[in-house]
Amino acid sequence: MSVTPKARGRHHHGDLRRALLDAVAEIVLEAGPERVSLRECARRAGVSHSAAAPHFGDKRGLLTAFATEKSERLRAAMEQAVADLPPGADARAVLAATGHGYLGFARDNPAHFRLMFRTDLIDTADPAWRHAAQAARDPLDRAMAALVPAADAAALRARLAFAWAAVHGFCTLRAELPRNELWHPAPRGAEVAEDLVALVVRACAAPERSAD
Amino acid sequence: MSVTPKARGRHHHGDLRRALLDAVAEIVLEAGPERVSLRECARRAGVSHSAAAPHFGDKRGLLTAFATEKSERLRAAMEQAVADLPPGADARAVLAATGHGYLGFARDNPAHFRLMFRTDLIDTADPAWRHAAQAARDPLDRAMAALVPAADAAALRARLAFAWAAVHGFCTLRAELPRNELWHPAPRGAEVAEDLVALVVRACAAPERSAD
DNA sequence: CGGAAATCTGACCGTTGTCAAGTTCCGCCC
DNA sequence: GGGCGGAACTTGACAACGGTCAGATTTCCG
Repeated sequence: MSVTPKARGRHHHGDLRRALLDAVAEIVLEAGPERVSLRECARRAGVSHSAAAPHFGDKRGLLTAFATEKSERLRAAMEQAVADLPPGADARAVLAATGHGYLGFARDNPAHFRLMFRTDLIDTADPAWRHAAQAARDPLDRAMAALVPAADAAALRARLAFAWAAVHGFCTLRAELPRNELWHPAPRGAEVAEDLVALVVRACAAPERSAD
Repeated sequence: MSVTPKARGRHHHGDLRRALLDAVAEIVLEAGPERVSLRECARRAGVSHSAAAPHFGDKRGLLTAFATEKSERLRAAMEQAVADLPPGADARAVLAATGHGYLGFARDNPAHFRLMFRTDLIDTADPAWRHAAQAARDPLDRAMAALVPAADAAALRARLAFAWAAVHGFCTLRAELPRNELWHPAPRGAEVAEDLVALVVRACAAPERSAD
């Protein structure tokens, strides 16, 4: 009931689109993305079924719009973490902060984070989504470019994939294997996340070669 | 139709359980786990609806059993990769092979891999699943223990999470963001995977500290 | 041959997406 | 200021699908 069933201003409802997206957030939080449906969202927004269809045609459209919003928030979280650094922070600190921004967002919004990567539920051809998803990569791209010599394109590419994969994988595992001790030696979340970022940054900052 | 609709031996069907699990594999491959249902599986196995219920009570039971099987195959893939090493391989090579086993399994079975981590669709309390999921961690645990000094428990823990997260994250991203160029500079899959494993192994083998 | 387990048939209920037709309300224009 | 067109929303109905249950039926084993 927390979606503020109605409001006036225009027509019957103030901003139905907004209310529906908030409903999506609620449902995803409580019951997972599977249970999102046009009808259920309409129910929570206090409008009748079939009111959602004109706005988002489809359940997929609904989730795509939602994921787009959240992608922008993920990007904002990373940029905020970088902005919060003390002035004069070096490239390693910027990369670490970017990672912590990503980790923090996923920790605070595990359900939304999960959904963002459920590409089977999202219309990956949607321009707005594509743009937001692309933009969410910018902070990492910038941080890494500042750390890796511009010459070495291959090293840059490998480190981008590596850093993203490591942080993303940690978030995924943490969100997906919740509270059961499969995460073997009880990771003390925050501490392990700290160590993980440190390992990533060190590996990315290391010079290219090393005798194997 | 490739599930071999019937067979004789006992009762009406030779091994319905097997046939149903094969049907799950088919459906997951073609249409994703969402479309798995008792009815659809029964249909493909050539039996009538409600024939599946006695074996697996539930759609969740069905997917849990399937994920359990696949977890065992993931473990086997890693152990095989290690076994294929030339004799006398050192601890770093073992760790790298373990990672490549994981990567290879996820590359060859992206749909199954995805499902294995859809804990919302799986009964995570099921003993068989828990055992298989635990066991799937063994190869990494062994490889890492051989590489990290036994004394340093914290370093071991951090490196386990790190290595698993990096490789798992890469597999997830590759499976989840398919064929669209969001994966920014077109990763040339195999090559990037190779570099990624190298970075992980190097980071794990590195001595504990490093200035600032 | 008899009993038990596996499977089939048929039905019920709840959920969802979709459509067609009606209703309410906004803003515009004379 | 009063109607008027149209957009936003409502109502009601339909078909499809999934899970579940009761009871009949087949098959196996002893």
